[in-house]
Amino acid sequence: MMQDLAEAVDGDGRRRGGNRRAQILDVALKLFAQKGMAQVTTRQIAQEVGISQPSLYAHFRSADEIAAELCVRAFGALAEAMGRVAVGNASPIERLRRMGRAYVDFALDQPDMYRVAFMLEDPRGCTPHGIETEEGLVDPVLAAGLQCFACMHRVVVEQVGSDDDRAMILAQSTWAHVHGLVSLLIARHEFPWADREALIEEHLGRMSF
Amino acid sequence: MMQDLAEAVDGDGRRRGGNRRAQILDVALKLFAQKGMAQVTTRQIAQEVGISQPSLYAHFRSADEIAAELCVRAFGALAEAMGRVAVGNASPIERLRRMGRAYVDFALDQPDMYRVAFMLEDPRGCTPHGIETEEGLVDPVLAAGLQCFACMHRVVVEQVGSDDDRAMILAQSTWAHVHGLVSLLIARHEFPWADREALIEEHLGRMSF
DNA sequence: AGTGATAGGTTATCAATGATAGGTTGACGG
DNA sequence: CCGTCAACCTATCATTGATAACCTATCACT
Repeated sequence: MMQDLAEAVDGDGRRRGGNRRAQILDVALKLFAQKGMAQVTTRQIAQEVGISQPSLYAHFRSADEIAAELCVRAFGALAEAMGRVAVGNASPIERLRRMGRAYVDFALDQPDMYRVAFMLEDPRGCTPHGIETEEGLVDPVLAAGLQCFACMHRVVVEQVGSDDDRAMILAQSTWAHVHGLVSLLIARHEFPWADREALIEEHLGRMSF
Repeated sequence: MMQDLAEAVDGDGRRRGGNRRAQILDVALKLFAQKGMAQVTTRQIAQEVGISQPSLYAHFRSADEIAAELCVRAFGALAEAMGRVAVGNASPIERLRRMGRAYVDFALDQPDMYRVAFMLEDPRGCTPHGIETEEGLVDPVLAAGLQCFACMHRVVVEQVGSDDDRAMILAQSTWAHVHGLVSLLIARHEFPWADREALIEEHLGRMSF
């Protein structure tokens, strides 16, 4: 009695293909999306996975580490979504716009994933992978975030035509611009927003410099 | 034994002037700022106040309600900060800029207050003041947020010269623009940001339309 | 003065949560 | 056959938010 909710286990309770770690992350993300991050407990995750609650700690050192790992994942997914539309030979301004649109769509399609990535209290409270973040060592969460930001920075550099301090400032400002809208739309969905599509389009239209 | 940390109590343990509710909120805000919201427990708040933990529930129905009340307070404080610089006979564009600056300064000076107001998971989980939010009744948290936004909306209306759907969209977009920067600066303080002041000035300089 | 209501406080106690300790099982290389 | 190791289990903690039941000072009112 315990594997009643597991999706597919071998006769002895072992899982078939992928490792448990990934499965736990999948389940956690699903539950976060269903019930909101604060309402999900380790016992719920364990039950949905089909293992006992303490078994989670064989794969993650703490509950926060699960969130941190999801954070890394989310950054990767967002970077990929932005990278998809950044290719091609459209003008820099057009690619910047498409990237902004991809960013907004990603965030609004998967608000909990976005929340995990950008709106967590302190996602570095527990570093994933057991990597001790000493001086000089890279924090995986920060690394993923940097890689994600690099996508946007690249396009901005192409548009302003220089890769200097000002380009960096413009890239960070642009990121903040887009993030501001989606984070408010996600965190304040009860607010009497104007027509969402018109708002997004107007907002993205003000990205150029 | 219990009032050892209380700041000033009468001989019998009763507090002098202001009511406990306000004192609890003060203490909670201070602790939130000190240790981060997630790390503060009701027992810590109670001890710092000088009462027992269950006594908190004589003033608030739940721990979330404390956060929600702080949320209302934060909105009020932000609205006041913006209102202070919105007066005078400067040009609308200048007042908009000043308001943006006041917004940024408020958020960065009191990051935890800003966090409570804008970055909470669901501040309406428990409505303050015991007001049941039925159909037609106003949610105090939302009301405070609306009042806060109204400050910014007013200035935007003055600048675009009309009070219609487009003005509303521009006001919301402008709000999102400013919020984006401060929320990222607050939530991602480990990120390798460009020079903060230069970034803020550049960002605010892109507010006009 | 006596009396009931009320606000604010207390201790004792719960159920639920994240986390740990210690034992069991099954696969695998020698 | 045996040691090792990963993965899992049950039992158990300390802590957390929350409730129950009871005490006590203040105050309006007869």
